[in-house]
Amino acid sequence: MSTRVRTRFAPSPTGNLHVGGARTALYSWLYAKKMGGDFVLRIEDTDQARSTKESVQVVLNDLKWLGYDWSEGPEVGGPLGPYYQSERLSIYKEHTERLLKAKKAYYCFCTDERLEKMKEEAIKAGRPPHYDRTCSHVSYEDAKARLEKGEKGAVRFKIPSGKDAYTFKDIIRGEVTFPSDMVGDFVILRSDGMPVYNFCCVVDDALMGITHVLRAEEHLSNTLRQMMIYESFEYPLPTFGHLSIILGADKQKLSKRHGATSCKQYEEMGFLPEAMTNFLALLGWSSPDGKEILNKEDLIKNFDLDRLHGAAAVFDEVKLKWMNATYLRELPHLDLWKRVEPFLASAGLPLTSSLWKDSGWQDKTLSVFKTSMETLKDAVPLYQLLDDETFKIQEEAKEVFTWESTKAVLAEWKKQVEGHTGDDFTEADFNTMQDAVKTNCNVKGKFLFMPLRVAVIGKAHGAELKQLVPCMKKSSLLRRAEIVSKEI
RNA sequence: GUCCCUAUCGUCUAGUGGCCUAGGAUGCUACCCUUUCACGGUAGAGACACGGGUUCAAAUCCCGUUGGGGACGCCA
Repeated sequence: MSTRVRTRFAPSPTGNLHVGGARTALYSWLYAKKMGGDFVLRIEDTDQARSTKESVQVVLNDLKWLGYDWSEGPEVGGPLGPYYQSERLSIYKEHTERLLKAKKAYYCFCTDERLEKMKEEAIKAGRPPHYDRTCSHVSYEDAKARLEKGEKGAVRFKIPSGKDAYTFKDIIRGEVTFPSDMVGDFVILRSDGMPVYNFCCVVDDALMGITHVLRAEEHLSNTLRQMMIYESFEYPLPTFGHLSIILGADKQKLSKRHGATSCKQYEEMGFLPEAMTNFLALLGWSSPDGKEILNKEDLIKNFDLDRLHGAAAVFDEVKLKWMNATYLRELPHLDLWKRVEPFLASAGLPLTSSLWKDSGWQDKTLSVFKTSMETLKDAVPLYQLLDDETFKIQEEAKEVFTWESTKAVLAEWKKQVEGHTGDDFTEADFNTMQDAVKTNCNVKGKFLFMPLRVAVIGKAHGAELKQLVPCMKKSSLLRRAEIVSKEI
């Protein structure tokens, strides 16, 4: 019987969820789903200086927004908790003691100053900047005595001398070998009693029964240290997969100076979590059938570790926009409206008016506007066109006022609107009115429809009038017709 | 400096020795649809980083160079 697949995502709560982190979470989540296994969320908050409660919440919210639900972790609990490293201190302490007693680790009382100086000298001399083992001879008993007296000490892991090199098989990179002397005796427990990443990570992954560790490439060389720790506890090694880095347009690691890097920012820009997920999935993975638009079910069905790509990928926002647009258009209007609403609200549009609250109107306007939207936020300038309060004639439209026929066209249009019975217009109503203007003023082509569009939305270009006019009330059209006729 | 990873159209990628005259997607260009804009449709331009091997045959395997990235923390 093969063991149940257990993957995990272990963010450190030091800010928003980075898109690279989101992709790592996605792949881990997908693989667990695909294999019918568990996806565990663990919060790596041992860096007290940088971890915050707020960040935990932000990261949790980002994961929820993306829809990567975890079967064990914060909020849901689980049998192998706690899932915050800051609550697992006694576990790490016990493990540290075990290593200390087995002489696989030792207390180090060197000062920061000494360490710093040593490192500088080593670099200057061209030696690897490793710890010189000054304290490795301090016995366990002596160390405890010094600690009793209030001295501060950190615990260092003693690099085993038995092996020249460590080799493991990475899912993405194949066989990877590191020479043992690549690292020096490294700290596993800080002098303030807090354990360090490489140590907690191993202890937790082992104790939580994690079978597959997918993580960013920057952890690849950490694997050496972690293998040594696994070995010292005789814990079985999980399967590792080191994902490539996500780059900005300049091929440098994606960072703040590239603009948006966090999920939250993309959410605020009006991207859909569905599109984000699909896009991220394709950044380093491809579907065997070559399809690119894949919803979560498709992704789960097609996902496989052996199709992960090892080279770094540039985050192309242009393609993300295209993908977002295709998801946007597929959304049922009722759903799309709900998503667009917060953006319209923060732009101060009259969402509470009886017209804008009408679901029939929402449906009608969305079918007009959605083909010109790439993001949810793109709805704002579009819907602004329908808001009487902010109606204005745009600069690009003023050319129509230089045309000789425009004056008559606008006057006739106003007359047609005035003469219309009832508050609303159908497409047929509009066609009749437009035909009347056309024959009465003897104009056609752009000399007809451009001035009309200006009279309706203040722009010379945009959606079809026969679609736009039925979205508007007579009073609104009248008011606009008056404003426009004053221009001439 | 040492160690490790990586290299196909601008970008994301397919490709696991012959099916490659290198496929798809996006972006770009043109045309069609359209009384504008967008959507949609069709077509086009566009890549195996370089140099050596191995082989009857290399984008694919090996070595080197170059470029990019990462690690060498009491950060994760």
